[in-house]
Amino acid sequence: MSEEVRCRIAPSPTGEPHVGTAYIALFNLCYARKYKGKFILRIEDTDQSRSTRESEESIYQSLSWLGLNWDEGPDIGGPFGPYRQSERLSIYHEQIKKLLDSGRAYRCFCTPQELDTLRKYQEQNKRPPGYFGKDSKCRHLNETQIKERLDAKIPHVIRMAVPMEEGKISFYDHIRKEEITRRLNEVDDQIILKSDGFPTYHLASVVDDHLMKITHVIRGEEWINSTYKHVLLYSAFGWEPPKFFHLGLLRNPDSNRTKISKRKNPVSLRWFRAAGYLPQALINFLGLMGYSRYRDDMSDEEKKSCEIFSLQTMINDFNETRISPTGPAFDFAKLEDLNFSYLSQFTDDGFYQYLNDRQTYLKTYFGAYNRLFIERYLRPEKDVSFWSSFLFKHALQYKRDDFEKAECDNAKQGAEILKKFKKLLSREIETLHSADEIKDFINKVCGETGATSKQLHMLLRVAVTGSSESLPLYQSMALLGLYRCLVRCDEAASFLGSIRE
RNA sequence: GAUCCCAUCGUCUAGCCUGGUCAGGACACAAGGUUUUCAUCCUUGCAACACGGGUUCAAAUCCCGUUGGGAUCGCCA
Repeated sequence: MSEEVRCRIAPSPTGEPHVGTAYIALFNLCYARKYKGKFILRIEDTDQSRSTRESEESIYQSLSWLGLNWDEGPDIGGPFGPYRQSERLSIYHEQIKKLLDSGRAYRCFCTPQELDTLRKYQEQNKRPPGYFGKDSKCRHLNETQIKERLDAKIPHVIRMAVPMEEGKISFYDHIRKEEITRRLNEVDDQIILKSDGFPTYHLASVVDDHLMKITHVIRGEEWINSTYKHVLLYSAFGWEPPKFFHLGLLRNPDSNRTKISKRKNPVSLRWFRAAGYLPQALINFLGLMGYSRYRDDMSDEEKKSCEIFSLQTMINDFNETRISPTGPAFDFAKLEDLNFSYLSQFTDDGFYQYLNDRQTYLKTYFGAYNRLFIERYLRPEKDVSFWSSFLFKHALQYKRDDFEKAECDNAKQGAEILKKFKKLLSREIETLHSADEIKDFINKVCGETGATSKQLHMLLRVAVTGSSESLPLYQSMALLGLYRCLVRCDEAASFLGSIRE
């Protein structure tokens, strides 16, 4: 008798709901639905300082918007709850006691400072970093020593005790279709319970996946190097591990191809919605990443239409053996094309409804702050979408005429100024939190860039908004996000650099 | 730096497991056509097996190495 397939998406409610979460959720949902199993949403809010209820709420909204509906979760309950990790603390404590008793975990009283020193020492001596081997002081504490420290109420964490014998640890990855192996003595004694009594991801996910009877863990490949630890934990508990699938990471579309990040690209699902992307287009697009429905044995008709598909279609013929391990670049042009093709299928009513939904969402996404300065610029011929379009374009189309309003000696000088500004900004970027601070910063560094105030402001205006006609510069920069401003300075500089005088 | 992962057009990918087709499709781009401009739409074009060894009659496909890229090394997930 085969057991029921159970997959999960387990986001942590910190910050904006991430497009990568939707990507992973999509494949989990497809797998679960294909095998008539369950798709579970679990909230991993074990980081007390960063988790918020607002963020959790926007995860629900964003996934629902995409049609990625879950069968069990904190909001709707289910037979294996609670589904919010902060409400499962007693469960983790109960489980960790077993590990402590069996010697598969131990208390560690090292302070963050001590660990810092250890790290530096390891770095200097070219030793692999981590709390293990000879460096794991607390592992060798005897009963009396532990009791002393406990009685003295010294804060401590609990670490897993990785077996110290020679050997290897490995697990089977169902996407690579291969064993992935590592030497045991390279795996460090990971903290599994923090000093605040909350578990870390490693413990919580293993315990929950087991108790919630998760059968298939489909997640990003960033987890591969932690999976050894998870496998070790399963074996310490005497539990059967689930099957592992590690998907390639979505990449920034630039030449570096690092994993997709808000510093370079929009990644918030709320952003995609406010920008006017349709849920069916985004789902379709994500379903094309690392996966293809195209097969050589399809009829010509099927081949032609196989790249445009609904979530239901993807589920119906989903085949996990066709997932590729490569990390795909996020290509906005393709998304744009898909979005248009869905948009053009709309009836008039549907289209107006879409416009309405978009305006409404724009309003809630940016709130009163946005309206405050947009309304001053309202003109019949240039409405909100005209003034805010710079926020919703992935790449701007620069025009030479706009930059000429900066009255630089030549394009090359403009490029140099932007490059210098970018360098200065990236140095202080973390210290700037508001439009006012950005204003002060720009005025402060203006001289260092070799530009007049007027030159720098106009160059920045065009670089950031794509036009010499825009909303107030400082607010625009704050709204777009300074990291994306850096990217735009680069793009504008290279545009200017390519101009022949 | 150490470890692990990955590698077909600019991008997403099919083909790889089970060696033998002009390496196929989509997006982007370019050209032409339709159209009241633009866009849509139609046609055509451009464009890839990272490199080097091996195995074989035959390698994108199997093996090894090199190079390149990425991820991980947190009391974050």
